[in-house]
Amino acid sequence: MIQEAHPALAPERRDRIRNLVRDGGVARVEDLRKNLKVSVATIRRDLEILEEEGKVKRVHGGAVSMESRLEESIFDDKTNLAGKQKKKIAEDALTLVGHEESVFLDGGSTTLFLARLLKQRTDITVVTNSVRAMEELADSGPRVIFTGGEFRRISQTMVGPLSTVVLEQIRVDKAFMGTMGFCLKNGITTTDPNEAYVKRVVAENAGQVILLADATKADKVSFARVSDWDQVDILISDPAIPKHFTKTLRKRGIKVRLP
Amino acid sequence: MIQEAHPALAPERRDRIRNLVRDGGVARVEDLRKNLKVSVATIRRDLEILEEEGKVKRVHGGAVSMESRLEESIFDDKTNLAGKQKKKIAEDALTLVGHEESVFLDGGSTTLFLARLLKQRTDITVVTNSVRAMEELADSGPRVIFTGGEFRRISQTMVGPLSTVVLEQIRVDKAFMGTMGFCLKNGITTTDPNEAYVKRVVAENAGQVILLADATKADKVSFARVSDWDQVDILISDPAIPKHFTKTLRKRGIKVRLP
DNA sequence: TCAAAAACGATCAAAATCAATCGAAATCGA
DNA sequence: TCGATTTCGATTGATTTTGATCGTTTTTGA
Repeated sequence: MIQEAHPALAPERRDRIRNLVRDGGVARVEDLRKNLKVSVATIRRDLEILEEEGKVKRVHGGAVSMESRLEESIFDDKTNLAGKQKKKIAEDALTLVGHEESVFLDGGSTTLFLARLLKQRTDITVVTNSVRAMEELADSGPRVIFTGGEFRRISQTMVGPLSTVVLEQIRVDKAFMGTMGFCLKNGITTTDPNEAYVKRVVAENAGQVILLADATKADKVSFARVSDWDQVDILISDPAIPKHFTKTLRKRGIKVRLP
Repeated sequence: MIQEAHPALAPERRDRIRNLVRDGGVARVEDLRKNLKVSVATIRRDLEILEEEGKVKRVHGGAVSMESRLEESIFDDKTNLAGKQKKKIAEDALTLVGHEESVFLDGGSTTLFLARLLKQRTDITVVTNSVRAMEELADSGPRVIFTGGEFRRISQTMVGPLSTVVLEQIRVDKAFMGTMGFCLKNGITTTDPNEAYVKRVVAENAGQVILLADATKADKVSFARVSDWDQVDILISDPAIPKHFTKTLRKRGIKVRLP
């Protein structure tokens, strides 16, 4: 890190603003000012530039990120709460990633938050079939292995037989999986059979399977069955999930973490 | 402070500046001055030279690295360099893509232009190992198959044995390839052996190999050999390439197009 | 709807940085 | 060694960036 005696260079400062806006989804001018210790005029000028570059969108009082592809959920305040919780889940998941480990990142928004956090780590290997996670890690960070395969636009992931060809060649220490729904009776389910199949292959080749799913997914059942609970080693969810989930799952030997 | 017996030679000093800028992503003139113990005028002159060489980008107060991933500009600036000609080449290449065909898109800026144009086509299948091309086609457009493999950050492509595992399973009608250099004697060359290997595998599994390379690549020889000219079916370049290229290549049965 | 509060944009002056110029010092070739 | 050439550092006037001020616009809450 360069000495802070001198103020940050303009592009450096704009980059920090860009990150702050993106990480929070939104940011207020006043907060940015306090954070960067420059005047509001400068913040406004920077936001103007970033807006021209298409990185952020200015709004009264601050700016909204145009880069976070999770922006839909940020505007929608019902899911905004879930967004905060997803972030917490991702932060907790990060603590499980050990030194020099290899991890798999599934598609989905929760794992995308985790991808963002993993950007700081250069000692690990990330395997993923999610294009968004790939994009997140494209500039810097860990070693990345991408599964390839046929591109499924709706989920922005790689699926199909070609992706399993790659997956069968590798083994990861931990697999972080998202899901559309989970319940005690049907286990883990998702919308697309192709995706479910990929998830199963991953689970088979992973040391530990860690399910990341906020409370909104609880008791939801989707079309394609992924696996039963005995495949799952750890569930990271949030305190809002029904008590009997925690109880029953722990009884079945699954660690449940509720950050 | 005592002057060292041997003050750093100019190219040596510029190399240190280049490294400092790259390591920090950015560097301010004042810090560089303190670090190298020369006047700011010298620093500025050096930065001017480094900017001409494309190593750094000067900004008010210092410089930003063009070599680090802090700025995406590595790639984006390259696209602007001979941008117009690359666009023309890509437009010409587009006319070669027939109905319901499958094509391979290589990494590199010229093929990225082509990816942009292929976004309109929904009747084709695009196979690629370029993350940038993938991103371009992520929202809409043709069916996309991605090779997967190990991610090579500097070129933003997938390379290595894992990517060939996928490539061996498929066959494309036309492969659009970029290159770092080509010359009559050594054929096609590029910087990285891993990439060269992927290109070779693609060429073997393609109906036609179409090389996209503007005149700046002519007579350039890089480290890793990709293939000889007999692998190439069509070269799309620009009118600025030396006449003897066109003549010789046509004599050897290669179609040369100069849009 | 209206008024207070917050945020905004425009403007200007101060500070930092830059480019141009010139002379000194080092280096090179004969 | 000597003169030519290049490199370097200092000075000065020009440019850019920044922060403060002030009138205007937008938001908030009654």
